[in-house]
Amino acid sequence: MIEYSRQPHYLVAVDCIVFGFDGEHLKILLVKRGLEPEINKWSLMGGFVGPSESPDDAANRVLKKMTGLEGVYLEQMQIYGEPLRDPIERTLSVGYFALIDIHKYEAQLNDDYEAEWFLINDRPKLIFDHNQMVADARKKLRYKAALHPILFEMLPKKFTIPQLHILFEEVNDTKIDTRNFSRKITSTGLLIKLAEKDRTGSKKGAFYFKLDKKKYAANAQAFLSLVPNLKV
Amino acid sequence: MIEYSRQPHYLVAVDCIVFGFDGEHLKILLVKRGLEPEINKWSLMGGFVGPSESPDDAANRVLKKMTGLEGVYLEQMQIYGEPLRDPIERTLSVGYFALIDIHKYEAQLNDDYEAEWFLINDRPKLIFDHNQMVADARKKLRYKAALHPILFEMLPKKFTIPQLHILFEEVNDTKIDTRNFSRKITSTGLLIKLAEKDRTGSKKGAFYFKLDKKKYAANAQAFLSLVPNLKV
DNA sequence: TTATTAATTGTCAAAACGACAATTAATAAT
DNA sequence: ATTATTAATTGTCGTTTTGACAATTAATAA
Repeated sequence: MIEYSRQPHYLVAVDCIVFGFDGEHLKILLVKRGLEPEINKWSLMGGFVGPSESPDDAANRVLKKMTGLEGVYLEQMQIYGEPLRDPIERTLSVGYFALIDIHKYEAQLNDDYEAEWFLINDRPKLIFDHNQMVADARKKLRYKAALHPILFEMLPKKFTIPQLHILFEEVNDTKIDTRNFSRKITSTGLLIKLAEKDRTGSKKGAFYFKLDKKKYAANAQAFLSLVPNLKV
Repeated sequence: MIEYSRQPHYLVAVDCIVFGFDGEHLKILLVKRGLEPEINKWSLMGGFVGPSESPDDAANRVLKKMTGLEGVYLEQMQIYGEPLRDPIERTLSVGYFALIDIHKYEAQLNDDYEAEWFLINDRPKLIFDHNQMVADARKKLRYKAALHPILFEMLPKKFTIPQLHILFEEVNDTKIDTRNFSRKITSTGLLIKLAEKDRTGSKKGAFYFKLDKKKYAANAQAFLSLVPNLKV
């Protein structure tokens, strides 16, 4: 029987940066770690890759378990593999970022897993290299969102342009002219205007829109220019 | 002593898609696999991640060994981790793509490792999921090169705009107007015109340019628009 | 009825884009 | 020596996109 003799074997894990949007600010979902070392410290949600699943499978499983959600937007970021990143035993971790509608998140799971949403700019220190992972995820989210219509994934089915506008400003940490933004986002042809209005935020009210899913699917890989004066 | 009890351990490897440009066509460097299974079949250059190196380290080590080159442009692509992708034993592989100046490649290594350059569009079938990796690498190269000035990495220090032009057409598999291309690429401010001309290709000769390394470093993360009518 | 507020639509000059033409600098042919 | 040829380079110009900023609109509150 053939084998790869005497090559070292390692643990392989996944860690997920889960982004959500509460209508005002960008947030991430953190959990209190349930095993030693660093038990009860804040960390990303993660887990080991099982023997019959791919890393992508593992990330989806972890997300399902800890948020109750399936089929969420999930993107592989990069592998974290410094030899000493885990003090117990060498573990390589595949970093993912996920975009979820914060309102779909099942809040009772907060208790089960001691999970909690934190403002991206006001979060606790995390274990291991998880702080770096969050920084990388934020950068990658910004990069991707500047060119591709993915931020919709963090909004409810029906949303208004002002909501979207705030989300874009949050993600890019910049001010965007409301007038130009509204024209630019509608000109993508990705939005379908609904008859209903959201009147909670203003007197005039803002029209609800929904995604044109066909066009969204077709444009998921297209390059758009969604952020003005784009520089890194 | 703490340990992660009874979690499965796996082999972790790296595989590199090495791109080069011979002045006319995009090429990749393949090697004949030196171990069972699938010994003597064409494959990507790769190797296992050693106990005291990160995957990035491993990829650089493999590249150094098989091409003689150090400090080449190397970008992590994604992890390939289907449970059965390697028939012998579960192995996860981190895919990288590398851009090298084909003329710097030390050809004597061809013999040592049975390596060979192939046209990207006319290459042998590869082992395992390496065909998929090549397809992914090509897509990612195209994506990245449309927005960032990285193709210079495949050209010699001194190069002409027509050379660059052909390279862009090759990578994007499209025709680009020479006149617009030349203006666009010079308007980036990344090129320094040299006094010397390359007279091999034409009667008039084409001026050599070199990279403005300072501006290149500053713009490595910037968004440019280098490919006209960009659609995916 | 009017003031107020936020959403939406308008305006416009500057810049970028891209289709296409003309000129230039060399060599090869006559 | 002159001319034809070839590829590199620079020019032209209408169209589209961008982004700064103004005006209008639809509702509620005073």
